[in-house]
Amino acid sequence: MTAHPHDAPGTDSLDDLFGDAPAPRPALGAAEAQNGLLKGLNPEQLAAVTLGQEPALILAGAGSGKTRVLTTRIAWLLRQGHVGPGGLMAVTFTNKAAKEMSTRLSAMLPYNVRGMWIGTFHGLCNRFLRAHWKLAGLPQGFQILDASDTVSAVKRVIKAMNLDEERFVPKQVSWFIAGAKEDGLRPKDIDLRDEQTRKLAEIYQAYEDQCKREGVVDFAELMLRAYELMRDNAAVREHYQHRFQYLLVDEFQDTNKLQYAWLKMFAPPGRGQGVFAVGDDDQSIYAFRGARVGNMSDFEREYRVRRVVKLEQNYRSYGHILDAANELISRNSHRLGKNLRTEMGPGEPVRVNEAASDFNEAQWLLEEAQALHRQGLPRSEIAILYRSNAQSRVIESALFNAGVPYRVYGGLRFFERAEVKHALAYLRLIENANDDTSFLRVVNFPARGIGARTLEQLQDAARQSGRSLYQSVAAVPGKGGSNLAAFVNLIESMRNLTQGLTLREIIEQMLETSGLAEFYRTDKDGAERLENLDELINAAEAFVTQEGFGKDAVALPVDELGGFTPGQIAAGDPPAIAAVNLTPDAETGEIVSPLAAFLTHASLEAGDNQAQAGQDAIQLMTVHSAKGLEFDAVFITGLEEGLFPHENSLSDGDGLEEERRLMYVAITRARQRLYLSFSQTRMLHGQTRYNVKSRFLDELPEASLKWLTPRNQGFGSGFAREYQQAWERGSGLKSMVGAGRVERQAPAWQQEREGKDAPSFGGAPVPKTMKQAAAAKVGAEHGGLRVGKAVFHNKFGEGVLLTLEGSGPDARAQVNFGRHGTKWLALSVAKLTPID
DNA sequence: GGCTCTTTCGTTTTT
DNA sequence: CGAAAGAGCC
Repeated sequence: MTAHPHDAPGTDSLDDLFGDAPAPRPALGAAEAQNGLLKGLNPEQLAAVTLGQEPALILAGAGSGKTRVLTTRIAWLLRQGHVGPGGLMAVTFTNKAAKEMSTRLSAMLPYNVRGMWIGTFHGLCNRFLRAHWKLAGLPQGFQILDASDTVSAVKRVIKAMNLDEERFVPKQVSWFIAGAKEDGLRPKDIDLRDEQTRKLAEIYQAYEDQCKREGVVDFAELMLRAYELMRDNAAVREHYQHRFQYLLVDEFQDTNKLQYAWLKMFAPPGRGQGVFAVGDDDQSIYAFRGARVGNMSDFEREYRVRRVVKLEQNYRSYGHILDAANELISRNSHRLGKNLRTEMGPGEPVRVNEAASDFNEAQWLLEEAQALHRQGLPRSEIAILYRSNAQSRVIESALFNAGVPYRVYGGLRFFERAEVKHALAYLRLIENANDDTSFLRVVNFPARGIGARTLEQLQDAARQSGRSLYQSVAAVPGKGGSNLAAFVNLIESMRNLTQGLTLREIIEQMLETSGLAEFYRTDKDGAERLENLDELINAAEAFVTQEGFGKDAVALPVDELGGFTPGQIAAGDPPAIAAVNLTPDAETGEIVSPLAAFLTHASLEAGDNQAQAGQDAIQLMTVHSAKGLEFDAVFITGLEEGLFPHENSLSDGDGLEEERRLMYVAITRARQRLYLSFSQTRMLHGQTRYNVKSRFLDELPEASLKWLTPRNQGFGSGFAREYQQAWERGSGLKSMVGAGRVERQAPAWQQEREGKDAPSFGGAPVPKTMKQAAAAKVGAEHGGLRVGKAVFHNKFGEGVLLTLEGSGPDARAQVNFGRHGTKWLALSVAKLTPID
């Protein structure tokens, strides 16, 4: 057993942690605290904020002031002296939420909140593991793999094991491994129910060995390692359980099994800590990723929660919008039960629009958004939401062609860009040359004559000796070997040249020595990449300033930090604080170089996907990424069966309920104005699909809706029919096929709104093959039935005819019945009535 | 070793 | 349809 302190310090010495804070614990009178902090809270918020040291579940509806409650509670606890800043932990999911909390707290407290345990699950686990790297069995400077690093690491394992990549798809295998870890399972714990799983467990084991050899951990590993150390080391466990008297968890509905287990290690039920779990079961949209809404009810039961506080007062949206949200979500079962209310009045009705095609829908979005902007709404207050990323394309092209600034969220993020990853790989090799992932990324970039054959030899050698690629270079003979040796020399000289430099200088030096800068300077489209590399330097500079790695950084007294002495933490002597820019971590006293700290930062925080920042632009994003945001005007697009709710989610009831929650999240993003739109036809995977409007539209209260297009116009009656007729006549077909789309006169209702000459565009359902064309022709022979036509079936209801095949008694039709799915029907038996 | 042709695949994804 | 990754060619 390692010598480990469990004489956890009292709250007093923890307060000393904040040596730079003027008054660690001001004794405020209740009245003053009331005025300063609690003013303006509604009764439920106040109740939540001022709860005692007990387990509590806060059901925080959308727009109910959740973040305010969380931060105010922290400030209140500190100012009341219920706990010191070191005795409290607040966990979130996103860096953004953590940052937001810290910023707001700084404004409420007289301390520097840096050093407090406020952060993401992964960020806090990282901090914990950096402090206890030795006990956790990690190398001191362990690096963190992001999602794509993880996949390529897994891929290497699969290759090394000589397994078929068709059968073991790297991405899926890495999913399997992450899933196992998130269930708290190591390879030996995997249930080997079949041959495939047995093999997967083997890959998992080999992957683990590889990570260990390279000194890297993936995201899931951060959580699992931290959990295991708490579970297996009584001294550590005792210390932290004693230390953290109050724990606050944000977005509790999104926690997975491991995160909940992790939390229970820090604050087991019955130990009397104040665990404050905030969440909204109706906004649980990450079950597909392992989130367990059930953790909320488990928490309530296991912690014998007596106080469930519901925050139902909504400060964001007008009445019609909330009515729509409430009515929709009421259709879900197993809810914890919550109804949003507002005092803002009914506001405007929810507008509903039906379009003939996805192209048309985009055109309508563009015009409506422009109208809003002309009325004085900033573009950044207009959000266009969609279920899946592929839907953004048509919308983007409409906006782009009209010259309207827009910003798409969810693309490549800063630290994920290829050139930035290359630069980071060099930096990582300076820190840890055994990081094979980074080695392979840049060993031949820029090109230095090291090809696949050479690398194969190198990897064989490394595998045989159980060493890293870097260490195995000498084993490769010939020209490849000498090129490899040159690369090693390059890295070594880089390490020497950057000794004692500031972070900025290190990066600049690396860019030149590695040849990266030169490569992009001569590359024909390297200009943008060079800019990003400059941006990397800026990011590093900002990081240095923010995290206090500046030249004036002063070493804090380490022996009082969190009750661990440096010697005890590391079970060895920490490096001396010699060079400028070497600052011990405020919490652990561990000496970190700014470079190492920056690399960790880069792994844990992928950065924004910066589009033209600063420009007032319309916001485009998936519904998932809209969670937590709000806008004056929101468009929810593509409300069609199969798209939203998505067809892949329809196989089970839980899937549908998650889709409904997703719709609920989408609706509750809107403050003043909400638009819902759907289209009769849509281009997907290069094929035109005829869709039925989403069932979610039928689940909204009629009284809150205003149809911009005639209600229930009937599918297949608009554009699709017109095109079909034109095609059958053979008129105008050539131009339609040539352009891939058709121009036509707008339907009557649209002319009424937009003027007589309004043109209308639609994606044409161009038959792709002769076979399809023939089938469509056959279809024309069946009394009144045509592809694209709306039909009615006694059992399945309204649907859209997709295909007609055969003739006479063999004639059959494929019909999309929306919620009943797509069916093949024999026309001699099934009775299909065309609807007009 | 780098370029071009071909094949494959397409829901959402906070870290 | 269109991106991205892999295979194959010079």
